[in-house]
Amino acid sequence: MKRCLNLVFMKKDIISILRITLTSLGISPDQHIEIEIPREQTFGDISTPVAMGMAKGLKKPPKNIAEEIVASIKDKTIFETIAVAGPGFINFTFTKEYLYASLQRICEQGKAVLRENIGNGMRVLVEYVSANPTGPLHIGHARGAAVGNALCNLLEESGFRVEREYYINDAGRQITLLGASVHARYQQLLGITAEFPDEGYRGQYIDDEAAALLRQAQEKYKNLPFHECEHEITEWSYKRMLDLIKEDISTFDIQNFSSWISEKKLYENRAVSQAIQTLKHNGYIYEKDGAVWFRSSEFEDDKDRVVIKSDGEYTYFASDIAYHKAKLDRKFDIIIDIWGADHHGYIPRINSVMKAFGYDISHFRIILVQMVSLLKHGIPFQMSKRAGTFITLSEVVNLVGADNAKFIFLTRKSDSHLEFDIDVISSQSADNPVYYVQYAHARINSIFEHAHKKGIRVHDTSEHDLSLLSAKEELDLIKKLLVYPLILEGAARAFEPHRITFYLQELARMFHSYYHKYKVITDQKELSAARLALCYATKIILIDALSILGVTAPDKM
RNA sequence: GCGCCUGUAGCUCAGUGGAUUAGAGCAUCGGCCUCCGGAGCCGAGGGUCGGAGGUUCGAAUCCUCUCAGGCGCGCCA
Repeated sequence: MKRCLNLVFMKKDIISILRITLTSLGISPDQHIEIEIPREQTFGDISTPVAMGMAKGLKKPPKNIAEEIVASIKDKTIFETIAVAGPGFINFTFTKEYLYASLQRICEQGKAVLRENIGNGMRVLVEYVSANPTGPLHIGHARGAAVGNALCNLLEESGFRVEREYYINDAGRQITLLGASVHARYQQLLGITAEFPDEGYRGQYIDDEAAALLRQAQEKYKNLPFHECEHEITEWSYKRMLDLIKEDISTFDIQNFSSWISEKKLYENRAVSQAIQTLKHNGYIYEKDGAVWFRSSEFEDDKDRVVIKSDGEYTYFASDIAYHKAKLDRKFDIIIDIWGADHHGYIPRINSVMKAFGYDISHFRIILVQMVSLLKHGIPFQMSKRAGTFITLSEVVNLVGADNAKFIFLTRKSDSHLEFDIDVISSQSADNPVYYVQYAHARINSIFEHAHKKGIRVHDTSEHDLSLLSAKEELDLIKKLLVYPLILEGAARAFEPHRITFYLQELARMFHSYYHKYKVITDQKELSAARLALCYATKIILIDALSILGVTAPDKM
């Protein structure tokens, strides 16, 4: 095809054309140009509201501006039509030649052409999961893990430098309770009537730990009151819990964390006392009723919060202040906390902490992951960690599979409630959208095998005549592929990986439908080769998107 | 009582920086296997977008009120 400008890939091409046009109209080339995917096909393949954004500044009706822009576009080689619509949108459709050229680019360059570098090397810290090391991860943590992992992958692929962090609450009462629970069960195993702590952990795993302790330590702690062996048993138990958590994470098959931050270390390094000193220095700390308070009501909170209790002990909040200060000190460009929604009441005080340290809060984002309501046989199943009635992450993986669970978790936006029915999801049926998507990939693979047997080569698109792809379904499929980078970009900017999941289902649907209507491999070699190229590009994007979600793309199913 | 989240088709959920007839999957009903994988495809029915006001040329989308569900409101972690 004739090229009047240096074609790159869809969005960049359009922006560059629009920029040239705006400059020719004497409008600053800095003008932000937004490109969007129209809701309806009749609005074109792609559209821009840029004229509407400029209306105020230029004091002209957006529709007129849009018309001026359209009239001034010199390079129309890639557009079949350009139209002004509605209040001032400019809608474009692409020429077939442009679609073929883009398809070829995907086949030849793959990933390289699908990425928008929006991060530009900025450093992002994402903290997620951070479950207390007092038991195995459960299904709620699994959702946080899936979302956090996918978000990190997405940001990495969008040009950010990402640190994945897990904050370990290894100090304080919960950990002591873990130790006390194990201690009590251990004594009971030795036939001693030991009182079980009121708020202790009652799960089966505690019994297992006690048995393990007995095997390892024999009768070393027999009849010893807890306070005499508290440190040893607690330390031993919590370390094993942490190992268990790490094992769960690896079972779930997500990226490992790049850093594990220990709450206890924050105390040992005096980071907690220093952080409070800093706040005191800034005038946000005062004493009242024998306790030490943080003046969070100066900022976003409705009341001040205690950091040191009247008995001299730090509160949990104190170490969280130190932890967030440590995050700030490490100089990230963006800091993201992913929390279970049950902690949402905590947001104002942490925001207040960030502000008190002088941080621009617009670079800090707390993402809430809503509760998972678990159903078994269609009946709600109440989980309680203390009572020991909960479904663990590893059970979920055994029952439904890691890919399946991750995909389900990512088919909802993170702050909407999620119903997770073990029976429905473990059935290998169309209830599980992940199979639908993976099936498209496996199917393409099997087409390739078939082609291979027939001696048709798949990848060398440059040799083929892609213009043989003239069916509407083929052109639509190419357009769907073209739009993928925009989906990624939108998902990354909004921190919403679930958008990729929806795109994938749509793409898979288009592919399955196409597959049924047209035969890829026929007696016409050239046509077959062109269709194989289309399959190949589809496969590239399926794999790419699935891998960002942390889901595998099996060749066979 | 206060705060946050949610309320869209029978069910589970997208869509919420305002563009015309509101989308998908499941379920229901009806079709498609001499043919590259039927975990698939094609088609049909099904919604006053919880309710009421308001802003607007135009609202599922923005504002106010209201109802329902969930979760939080400790010198617990």
